[in-house]
Amino acid sequence: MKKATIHEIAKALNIDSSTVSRALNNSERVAQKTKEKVAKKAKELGYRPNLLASNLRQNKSNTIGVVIPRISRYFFSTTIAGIEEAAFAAGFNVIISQSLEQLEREKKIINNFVSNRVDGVLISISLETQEGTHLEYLQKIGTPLVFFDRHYAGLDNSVAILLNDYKGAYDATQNLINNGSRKIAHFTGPQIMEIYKNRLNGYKLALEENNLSYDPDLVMSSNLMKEDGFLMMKQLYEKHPDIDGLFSANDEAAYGAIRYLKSQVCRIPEDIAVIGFSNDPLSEVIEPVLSSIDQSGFEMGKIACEVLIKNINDPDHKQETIVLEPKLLERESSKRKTKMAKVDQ
Amino acid sequence: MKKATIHEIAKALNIDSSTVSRALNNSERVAQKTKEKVAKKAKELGYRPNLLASNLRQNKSNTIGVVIPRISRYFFSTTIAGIEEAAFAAGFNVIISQSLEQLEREKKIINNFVSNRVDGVLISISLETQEGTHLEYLQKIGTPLVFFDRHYAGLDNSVAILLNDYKGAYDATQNLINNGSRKIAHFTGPQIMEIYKNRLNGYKLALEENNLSYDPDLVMSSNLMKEDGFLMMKQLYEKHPDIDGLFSANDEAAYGAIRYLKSQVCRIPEDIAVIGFSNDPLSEVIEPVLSSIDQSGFEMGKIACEVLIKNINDPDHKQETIVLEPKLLERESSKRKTKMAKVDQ
DNA sequence: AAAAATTATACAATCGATTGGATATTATCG
DNA sequence: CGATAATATCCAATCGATTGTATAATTTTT
Repeated sequence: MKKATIHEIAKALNIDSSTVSRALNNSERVAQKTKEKVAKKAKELGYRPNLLASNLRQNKSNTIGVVIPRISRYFFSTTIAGIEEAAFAAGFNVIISQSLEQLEREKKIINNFVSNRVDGVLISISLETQEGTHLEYLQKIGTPLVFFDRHYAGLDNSVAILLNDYKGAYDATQNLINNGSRKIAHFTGPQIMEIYKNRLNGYKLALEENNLSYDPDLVMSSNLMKEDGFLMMKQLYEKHPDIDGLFSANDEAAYGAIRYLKSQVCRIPEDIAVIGFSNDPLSEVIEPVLSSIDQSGFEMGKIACEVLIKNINDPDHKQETIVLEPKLLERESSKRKTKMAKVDQ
Repeated sequence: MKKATIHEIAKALNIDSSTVSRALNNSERVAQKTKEKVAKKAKELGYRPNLLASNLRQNKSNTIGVVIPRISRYFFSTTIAGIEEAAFAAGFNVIISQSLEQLEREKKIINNFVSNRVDGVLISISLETQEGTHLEYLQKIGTPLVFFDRHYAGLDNSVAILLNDYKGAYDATQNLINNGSRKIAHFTGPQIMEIYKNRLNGYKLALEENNLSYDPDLVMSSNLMKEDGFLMMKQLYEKHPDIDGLFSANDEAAYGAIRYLKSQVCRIPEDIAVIGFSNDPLSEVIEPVLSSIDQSGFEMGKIACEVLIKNINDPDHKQETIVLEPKLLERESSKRKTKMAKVDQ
């Protein structure tokens, strides 16, 4: 069974296909009676509009392209849920591709998106993206582009929906300090990434404001996987058994660290208070329940998509970067019974 | 800057656009020298093929539509990672939409996919999908369709990639029995879903084969959220404090149950051995580490997509449903030091 | 060098819908 | 009733690529 077209409807009713088209699109240029006839016949023939043809003619695709590093990471999958919600509501389709943290793939994906004439692009860049010709290209051809979470800084007039990582890290560190920690370690990620730089700076600021000295020896960098957290903690703890706080730039590494600490004679939070970042689902399952910084992915995705759609519908619409405020979630891993317990140590 | 077309390349080189098209597609009908000229000029003009036009002409979209209940569920996001991998390798795009467990949305999505002329559809049906006119419609118009994980049974000649839930449940229950459990409870999900029916039946079979009586009072049904697990366990435990094993049809509910049990004076696995289903990431974080049945979402998605692509490329290709074998992961929550510990009770 | 065979390119229709302008039909009014 | 206005429909070009057939250009054969 091949699909019916407007021409077949037209022939069956002995009218012109342009009238059928207008009737289906509810144009004022066609009489009510005709609209009804057309609708009836369309249903009868099982007509389905061919959006390929429509899109070609109108030079748009009603599609938004999304590039993310990896879909199975919880934060990104919630982000996509938010994107989907906004897109669905506005009648847009969503094409999703994963860069898998590879620049080469990211470029291929963008290329493909351009060939498919997506109306706009949402992107959270890969770890390798330190060069942005593919992004500049999008700007040049006038395809609206909105970054979320991870953005490429070397692009003028770019729009991004970001988390205030600086503030989040500051709050996290301050929370440890409020709970009496004084010698606080930090796990950070690859320094080419803005988010990790910002989290490190927030950590530094909190130390500074509390007259605690910054010791580079207490900052460890890695890819922040579970195992990284475990090993970094081991190294740290052996060298500095007197640390009493840890702020990890993500929850996974914090979990690794907790696993190590529990294998030693070390109580959390009494001996070492721990706080993570992201509020991954695992943070509520870890024992003790992990304090963290919530980074609502759903909201971020939704806002990013809404902003993009605004840009698509009105190319002159100039949108400033939006910075979302993080929420501190103090849970067992950092909450000490007596606040400032260690102050009078 | 508007995009160049083959016609502009043609005009610039004073040749016909059909020759340009063939040159770009590396047809034998065009001379090597011409191909080179065309390639050079295309690059010079920043030419990008318009796949909307190409697809319209060729009556295909190079796109696969995917319908899942909810993308932020870990299993489905890994499934999509697998789908993406296979699609990317074969040069297909992937449109993803979430039904959010609503039949109405599912139908809308399918409709949209048809209008966009996707080349094939991958679907894991919603909880509400007990009627399949939209799926029959896909068959009628000849759009290849492959189910994964959750399939609609009322469709003839349908292809599905499934997990052997029956076997997985049997193995899980048998594992509890091997570890000495004799009075085993089961948490099941909505009985309209095949997967939960099958898991329940696998549980029954294992009991039967071990001459343990099946007691409907020990089977509790819910949506298997954390809270459900907690409450179901509470109810069960108050009425039957002598149960010594629990097989939950998913990990989340198992986690809820464990939380309840830990709030009581009840040791896991010594007093009650627990096993879940799905091998969700949280299962490795729970204490004690949760035994589970692995259900490789990535592999399932990849296979489903490969099968679909085969069907797309060769409409006569008749594919049988594929049933993947589950893997038992025995971890702390069900592993007792002395096997058959309770046998001589 | 003419005829035949081969190779390269040009022409024109097509995919299915949209859209500005022209034409036909109906309604309104003097 | 004829002229004008308003409404409804039709015509034809268009979006950008693909593709079967026809023609032109080149090479091979005799």
